[in-house]
Amino acid sequence: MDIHQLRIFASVYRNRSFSKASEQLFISQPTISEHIKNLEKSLGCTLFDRLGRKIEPTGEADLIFPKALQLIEDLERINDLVLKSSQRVKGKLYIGASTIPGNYMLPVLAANFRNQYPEVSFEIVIADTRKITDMLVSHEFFLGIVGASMEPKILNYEPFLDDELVFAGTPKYMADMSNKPLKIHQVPFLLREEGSGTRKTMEDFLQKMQINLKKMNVVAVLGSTDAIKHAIKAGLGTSILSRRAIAEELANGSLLEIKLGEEMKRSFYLATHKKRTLPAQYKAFYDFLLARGE
Amino acid sequence: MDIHQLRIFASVYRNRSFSKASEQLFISQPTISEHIKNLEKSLGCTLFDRLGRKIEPTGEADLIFPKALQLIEDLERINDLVLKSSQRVKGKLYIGASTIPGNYMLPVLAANFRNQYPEVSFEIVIADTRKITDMLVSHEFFLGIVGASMEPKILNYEPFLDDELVFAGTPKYMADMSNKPLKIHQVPFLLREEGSGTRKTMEDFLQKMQINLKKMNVVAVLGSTDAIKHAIKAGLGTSILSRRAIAEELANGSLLEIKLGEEMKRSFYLATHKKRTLPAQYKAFYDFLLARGE
DNA sequence: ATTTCGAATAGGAAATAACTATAGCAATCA
DNA sequence: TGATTGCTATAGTTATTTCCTATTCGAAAT
Repeated sequence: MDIHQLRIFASVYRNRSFSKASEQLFISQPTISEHIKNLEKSLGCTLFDRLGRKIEPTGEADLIFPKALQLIEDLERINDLVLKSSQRVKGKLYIGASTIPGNYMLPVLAANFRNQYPEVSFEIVIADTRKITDMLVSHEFFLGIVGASMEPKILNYEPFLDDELVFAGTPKYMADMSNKPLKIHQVPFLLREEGSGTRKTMEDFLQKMQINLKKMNVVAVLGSTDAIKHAIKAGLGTSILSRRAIAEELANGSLLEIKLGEEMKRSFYLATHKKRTLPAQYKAFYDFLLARGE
Repeated sequence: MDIHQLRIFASVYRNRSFSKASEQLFISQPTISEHIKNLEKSLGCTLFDRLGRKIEPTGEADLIFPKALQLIEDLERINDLVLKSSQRVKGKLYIGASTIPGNYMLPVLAANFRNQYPEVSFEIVIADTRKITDMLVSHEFFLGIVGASMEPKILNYEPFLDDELVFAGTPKYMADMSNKPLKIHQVPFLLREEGSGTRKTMEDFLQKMQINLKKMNVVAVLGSTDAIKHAIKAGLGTSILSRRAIAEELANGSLLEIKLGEEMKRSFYLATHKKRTLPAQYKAFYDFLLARGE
């Protein structure tokens, strides 16, 4: 017994006729006959008494008819369900982000998104780009926001907002250097750990500027942008970090920046696993971020 | 989209594996793959992300799974429904019966049947055999109980209880005849109408006895056994009628019978339309009557 | 008695579902 | 790192099912 048979049964029942049903369903009358015959066989009962020119539904047919209708409708509802589910944006968004996006960009963007879709909630895990990338690869997140593309084979990267790194320190260090030839090799310098997107961008930049990282005066390697920032403010040294992280300090003059030739621009990326289908709320947030990012 | 696809989907979802599903359903793995592919196409969404060695259901799959289960179960319930409906004996029994069975046999049998199946109710229409037969042919009844078989082509007759006709009258008429040669031609005689099963049986019997009906002293043609009985008791004449109809009168001596050579036996028949399927309560009553009748 | 109407049957064509064999791909092992 | 394993996808066929046309059959209407 399958749905097709029930559809045919329902039409025959309604029309009280095999041939009318066949017109209605655009199927030949013998085909209708055969389907009804098979349905009767599988149910083990007669559904219509064939009375020459007329047919008459049996008690079993009366019994089955409403059930058949319901089943047919329920089956069609499944389609609607899928369609609606892709419209309904709700549920939890579990997102991995590296430091800068996680701390300085996502909070605002998430809040804006929630204004539009109040039924979503966020859980943002902050870790360095390496970690987030690994977690994406092992399907711990559907969506990550990272500072560099590290697994381009299996992950998909979509350029998102730009970020600018600046070379900054307390006025004590900076004042020394601002008018003189760059003494970046002597000034105490703070580094992010390996695996940090900031670190990678910085390395790429220094290489381009032909500055050798190994000859620099590295006084500490710290595990987060915030740690770097606090260390700088505490006078431990200088570093290269996101302008977004120290926007306030630059504004009030507690930290100063020095331009190092060209701008240290980098992109953040929306990273997703190529083989994963994004649930509706992720898809919506992804599209929302892309629209904001451009 | 059809149920078969949903069944396969459900198995894949539960097993989190195409190949395990294929073992469980005794279908080859490529067939599973194809069905899932078609289902995804018809729904317009991915149901499982293929992650190399694993698969992961998407949000849509999570959504559909319970609905699919329910549909599959509902479909199977239809079978049960049909099975149970044939067990559950209830509802109205609309039965056509000729005079004798309708008045003297069915009331008791129906009461007994109702003891067994309290959810049934009866509506018994009494008319002569001809009328009941016509109504069966035109599907006004599922079941009739008649005194003679009249449309053997389209109706099915099952011999039921026997009945005996007796020649009877008030002692006034009977006493005259009991010890002398039969004066049946002279004594006033009451007839049932054409179409009556009693009339037909009687005619057949008289013919066998070589008694010519036309030469008899017919004083009235009456439309029911009860009318005949009352006419006899009122002294209008004699008649041939069912022993069951006058059992009381014969017992208390208010009417007497005279044996006319051999016994005037006849059968009643359970009559059904050959092409009609009997609803459960009719089937049950039919079987009940047959069991009582033998 | 003939025609008409509607379902059943027969026989064959088209569509679908199934299989086997094999390729492809990621995870695991050596 | 390369080989192996475990699982799904694809290709090519075969089997089954569905559906069709033509026709027959049976009951009802003319």
